[in-house]
Amino acid sequence: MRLYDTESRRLIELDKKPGDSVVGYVCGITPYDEPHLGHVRTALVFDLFQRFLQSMGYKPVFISNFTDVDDKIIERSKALSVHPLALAETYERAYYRLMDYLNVKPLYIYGRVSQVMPDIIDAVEKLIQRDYAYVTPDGVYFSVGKFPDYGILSGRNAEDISQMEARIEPSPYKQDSRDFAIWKARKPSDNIWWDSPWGDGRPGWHIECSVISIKFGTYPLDFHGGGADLIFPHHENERAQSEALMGEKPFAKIWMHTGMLRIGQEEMHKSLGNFIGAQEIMEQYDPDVLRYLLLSTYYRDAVTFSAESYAQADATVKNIRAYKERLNWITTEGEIRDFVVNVLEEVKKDFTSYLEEDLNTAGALSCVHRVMSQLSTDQVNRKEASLIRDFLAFSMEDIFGLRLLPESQFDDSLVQDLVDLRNELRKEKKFLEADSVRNLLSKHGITIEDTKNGTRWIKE
RNA sequence: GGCGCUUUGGCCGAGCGGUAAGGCACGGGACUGCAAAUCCCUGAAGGGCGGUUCGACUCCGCCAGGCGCCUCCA
Repeated sequence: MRLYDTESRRLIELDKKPGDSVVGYVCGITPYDEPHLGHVRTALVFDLFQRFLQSMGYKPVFISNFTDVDDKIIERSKALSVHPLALAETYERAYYRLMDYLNVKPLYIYGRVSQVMPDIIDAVEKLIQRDYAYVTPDGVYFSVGKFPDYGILSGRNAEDISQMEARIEPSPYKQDSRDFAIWKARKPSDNIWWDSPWGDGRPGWHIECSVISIKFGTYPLDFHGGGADLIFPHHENERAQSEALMGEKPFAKIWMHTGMLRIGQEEMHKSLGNFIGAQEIMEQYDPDVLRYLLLSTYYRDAVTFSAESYAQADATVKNIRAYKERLNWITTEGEIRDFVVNVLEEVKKDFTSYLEEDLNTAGALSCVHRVMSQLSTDQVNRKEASLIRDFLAFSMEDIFGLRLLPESQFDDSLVQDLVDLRNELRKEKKFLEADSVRNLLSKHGITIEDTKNGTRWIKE
């Protein structure tokens, strides 16, 4: 399969055979607050990638991290009077809960800064020894000028970067404004620190990802991923450090970046602006619908989340679920016909080809709809329906990660009683009453279909 | 100011150098007590101006609009 590489700006063949492992690192979150929809988008993209690799016979080894030592965590933990690592753990758990809700498969390993401190100190030490970093009173800095390739990932040259206005506190000890901290000396206000050869302190932001990916992954990585907002400076710095540390390139064969999530004009959240957090997601949004919506756009493009886009995805997902339910009604007997086999084979081939070409999820989804329109439920027999169910299980459930389970919690026998009651009323021509039963069921997510062979119902 | 992306039907959203998937919504028909759902059918599209080409939505350039990033950020 081919994947777009941010650094070379072209598609690169993932040079793997079935059975090979594919080792990748995906930058995770800083757990200082609850995770939000933007995190979800990235997580879903890499979840689909992992699922797809698995289905193709590769062995995905995906690594991610929690930045549990960080300025924001320190700040927030002081405000809340809790231990910074306890705060991080709280939101780390919130992240797992959200991923579970969204049916995201766990990754191979999640690293944490606090757990790899000796490795980080070792890495900093090596960078100093190799003259890529220097010690100052307020920390250890990476010397960007010593790394000639600096900037090629994000497409920035030295002048561009020098002209940037630093948002972080400038340090008088920096030799070059582009240099960045790989170790920060302890400040009096810090509530967490570690011993090091350069005094008490803690790691800079970027070093953790280099260390965790090298420790738990391979060098080079088959791919390195994350949100597009991390390209600069995070990934640029990570790349420089890692290649300086290992003395060879590349750090990652392919850099994959997910586009940002936009919240549409419709203000879905009043007080906090456009922030849609985990709690709200789990209370208000269906995981299947979110998956469909966020995976129906090319992963590198920005995706807009709005009431309308959600409603469209919701309608589509309901149709897919209903189609799947209807397959179960089919009683027509018969042998499997060639045209059904042909449609399914062709569609399955296309589905895979789309995903193999830089995860074209929109194209892949069109294959599923082609099945639904070309093999409508009143035209196939029971054996054929079973083949179609297999395709849906493979495409929508295994790869896209939808559960396709009915939402309605209504008890089946109660539904049947109400359906029977309605049919009695219809026979007696008490249509108003019959309609009110139908409306009641509809309110609870039960759709009734009156057919020549009697009344059927499905849960949505 | 710098780097980059983007502009497809009412909306969402793909592929493709030879006149454009799929979805949602809409319309028509069948069915129905009426509906709903289903099934069948249908209409409708590549910002503007140039260039390359036998031919461009697809490549190149310019212009206009939109968006992202520029050391907090998935």
